Amino acid sequence: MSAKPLTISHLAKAAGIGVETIRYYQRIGLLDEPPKPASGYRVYNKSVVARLKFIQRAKELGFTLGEIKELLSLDSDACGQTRELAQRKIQIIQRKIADLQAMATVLDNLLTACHNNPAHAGCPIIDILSRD
Amino acid sequence: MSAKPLTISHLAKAAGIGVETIRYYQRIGLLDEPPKPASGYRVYNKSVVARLKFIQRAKELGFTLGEIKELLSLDSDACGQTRELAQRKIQIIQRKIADLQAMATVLDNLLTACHNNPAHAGCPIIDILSRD
DNA sequence: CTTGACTCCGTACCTAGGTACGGAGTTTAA
DNA sequence: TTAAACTCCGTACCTAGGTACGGAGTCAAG
Repeated sequence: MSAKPLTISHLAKAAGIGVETIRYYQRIGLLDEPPKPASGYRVYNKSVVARLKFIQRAKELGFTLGEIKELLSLDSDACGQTRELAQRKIQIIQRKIADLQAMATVLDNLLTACHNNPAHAGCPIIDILSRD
Repeated sequence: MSAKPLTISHLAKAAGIGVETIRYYQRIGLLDEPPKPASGYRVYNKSVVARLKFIQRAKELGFTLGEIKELLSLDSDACGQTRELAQRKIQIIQRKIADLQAMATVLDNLLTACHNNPAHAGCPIIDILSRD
């Protein structure tokens, strides 16, 4: 059944991104380049698909590629050195969750209010995220 | 006590952003320009401070300026037209919350594992956000 | 053993989201 | 009443994060 090798375009398709994006991530050090097999095409490990999907999701959550690199470094490093970083990341994440939760609540209230009173004027979604 | 007028630089300072950024938001229609008072400086309403803080926070949560404009349009529009939009936004937000919660859990586990076993190799943070 | 699809690598180009600059007018505090 | 500080507006420039292009090499199906 000789599974076909995971070349860059298959990797890109599997991860749902472009080939050029993968190369870009390699250039900025977010992704390792597999060794080039003496006159041939590079072959990727299946685990890279998950790494790329993680990167896409983390981007949607407002993390920069630099921050994502840090998050990924937490995944497999010796822990002693990264305890502090992990703790800081957790705090940032908790705040993001609280903000999103507040936004969802306001939107939910908005829907309820509309349902009860179609002439209702709107809810102060701004107030939630403008606190310091 | 003639409170000093909220000119653009005071607004910027109050919101913690730059004057040029405010002008940029006006250019792209994210923020209204107050009327220019016949040969003088524009004066802003205090409520604009909250709007600007909202924008900053929403950016950190991974929303683009275009999406933020939509979110803000939900705040004061007649509700009938925006019900569907609000529902879509809530779904997006709930997914972001779930993703962040999963990340926080993994980082927490990482800290616990480190505490119990300093030689531990790491946790699969990637797995959480690489699901489809 | 060739032809079409793919890869490699370097470089150029693009959009979003600002940031800086400069000249002309305005305001305000000494 | 003038000098410093601010505003206005237009235009130019910048970074992050890609996206496109082109030439030369490689692989694989017919």
